[in-house]
Amino acid sequence: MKSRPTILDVAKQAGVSKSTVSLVLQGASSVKDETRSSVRQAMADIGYVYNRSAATLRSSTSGLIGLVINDLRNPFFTEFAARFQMELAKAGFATVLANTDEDPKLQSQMISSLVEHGVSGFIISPAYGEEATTLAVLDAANTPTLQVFRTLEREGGTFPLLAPDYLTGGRLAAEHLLEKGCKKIAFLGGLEGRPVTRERMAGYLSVLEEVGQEPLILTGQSTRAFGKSMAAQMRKDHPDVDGVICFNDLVALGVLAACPDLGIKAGRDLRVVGFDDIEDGQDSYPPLTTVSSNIPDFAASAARQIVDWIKDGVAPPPEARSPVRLVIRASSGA
Amino acid sequence: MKSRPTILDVAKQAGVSKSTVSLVLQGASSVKDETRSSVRQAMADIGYVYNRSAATLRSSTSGLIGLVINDLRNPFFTEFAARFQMELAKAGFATVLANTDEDPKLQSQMISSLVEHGVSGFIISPAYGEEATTLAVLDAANTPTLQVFRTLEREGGTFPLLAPDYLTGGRLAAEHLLEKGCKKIAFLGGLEGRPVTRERMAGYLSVLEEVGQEPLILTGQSTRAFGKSMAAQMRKDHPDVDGVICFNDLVALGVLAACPDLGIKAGRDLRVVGFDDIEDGQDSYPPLTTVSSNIPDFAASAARQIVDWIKDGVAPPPEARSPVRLVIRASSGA
DNA sequence: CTGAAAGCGCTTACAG
DNA sequence: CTGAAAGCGCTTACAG
Repeated sequence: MKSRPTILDVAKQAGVSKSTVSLVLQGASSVKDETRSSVRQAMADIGYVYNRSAATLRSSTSGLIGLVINDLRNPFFTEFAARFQMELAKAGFATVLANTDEDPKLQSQMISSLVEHGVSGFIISPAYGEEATTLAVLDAANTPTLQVFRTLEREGGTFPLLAPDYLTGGRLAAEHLLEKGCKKIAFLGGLEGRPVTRERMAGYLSVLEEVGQEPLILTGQSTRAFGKSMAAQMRKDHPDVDGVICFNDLVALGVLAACPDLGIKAGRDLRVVGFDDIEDGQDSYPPLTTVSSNIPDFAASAARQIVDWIKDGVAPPPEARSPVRLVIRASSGA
Repeated sequence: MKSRPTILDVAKQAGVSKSTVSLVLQGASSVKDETRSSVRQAMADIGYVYNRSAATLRSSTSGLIGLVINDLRNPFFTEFAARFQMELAKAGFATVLANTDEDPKLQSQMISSLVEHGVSGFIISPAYGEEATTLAVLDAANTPTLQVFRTLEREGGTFPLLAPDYLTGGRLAAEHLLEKGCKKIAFLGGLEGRPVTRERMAGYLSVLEEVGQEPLILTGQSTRAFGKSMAAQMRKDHPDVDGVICFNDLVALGVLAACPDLGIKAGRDLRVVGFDDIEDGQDSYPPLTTVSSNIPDFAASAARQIVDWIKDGVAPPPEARSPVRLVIRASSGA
């Protein structure tokens, strides 16, 4: 197989100049319909494939978007990534993936690599740590950059953030458990001090304060394993807890998995609410009540925002919050 | 911010010719150390960023690898994708992601887009259906293409396949359940007729035949939801089943989730084995016995193979099988 | 509506 | 070990 045909070959085949071929490629309306179709036919005949590298070099827009995710193995992020990529594909953009695994060093390295590839924009759910470096690399890229879920803060402003309304989510969860009659509600998981933890916790705290119930906070990892081990420990140290709001669904699923061995009937002795509404929560035992941030809509909205920003050059607002809702299932009592 | 500096600017700054700068960029050993470091210094000083589009155009090698996955939301594939991407990053390649969601139309469309971006190679876990179209697009790309987990078959040969040794996995699972004393072992899930289903089932079938036990096969979707509903139905239609080998961990986790409501004690009344060893299986109740294909090693091996193929031009063997092992946890009886 | 020419930022032989 | 020149395949003004 020889090297691929170029627009010159197409032009020759179609009997037009290469400019005309280029115009057809870009869908310019100035080309006569007849010419257009004969050019398209020529392309098909000789098996022409568009060479984006050449186009990128000349026009300095790559059609590539960098998706930087702090933990791709967390199903919440996976669902987001999968949806986001498919939305972008619809808009004609390809997604270059970088999983940073919560490692800020890897993060700035991978972002640099994406910049070299000339990505036209970034969507980033950042890993924390070494904020200055990461932000500097992104600054230098000088390209539309939208943060999702998490934000790297700095004085003088950072990149726009799109995130679910976690505060309201925390409120909804707490109010729901109160309605169910819980007398002692704990908040479980989430790394101490992180903005996301603070937000999810804030709704819970304000509701508890309103009714005069004492909060109980047990921060930590956001994994199933943590939920599982903390369920046991909570049973021992705080046997009066009858409701728990978990930082995310993974922690909640860990709690549910621990219940049988602890002799706890989840949904009755202990009412459990999670955050995120990952798909697994529908099929756990019992099915998980959770604060949904509607990942499909969220991903579509993120895709729309970055594409618009790239095309129109107008940045989204510094911070936007998407609506959340409580999805009630058996884990909080039928 | 003006346009980025180019190697010409670097050359001027360092007082050398641009060829020399290019040589430094490529790590050529022919450049004097002193020259090299002054060039590097110049790059840092003026904030030079390598433009890969230009390099790609000239050298026709992009450093991009297309990762095409049939179902990214399945944690098994997610874990693979995450590991694979990170391995590739180590080798200096970026990963362009395409989730086809089992849709062959989307698949050929996305592959075409990746070809336009000039990916240097493909890793594909293909969606089934319209094999001819997909294979034709990949043929035309004329670039190293490695299939993983699944294969699109065709007369006259297809692209090389790298997959775990599912047949042995099925044997191991069946032998284990027999040792545990199971009298009636079912195989649950997996789409009828698919090569992967056939392979995973084949080991089970041969072991059962050896001991003269009658097989019971209930194929279907490979989801938690399927496992959950089938557990109930199996209870009704085949109450004598005391062991079940599930097509994958998702099905197995669905079965486990259904057990409490059915009054079944998993690991005692019903011994359950899955396939894949996804992380969730460690924290289910009870923890899941499963056939592990060692995703981290598998991903590293896939990355190595495609990178070698790209660099040396030598294709891997038509089919390679990676080792599997049985990870025994409580779901098959402690 | 279409053509001829220049140029995007690199790499690649080829001299020296 | 380093320099001058050509060229990768497009897009972009600019004429006509």
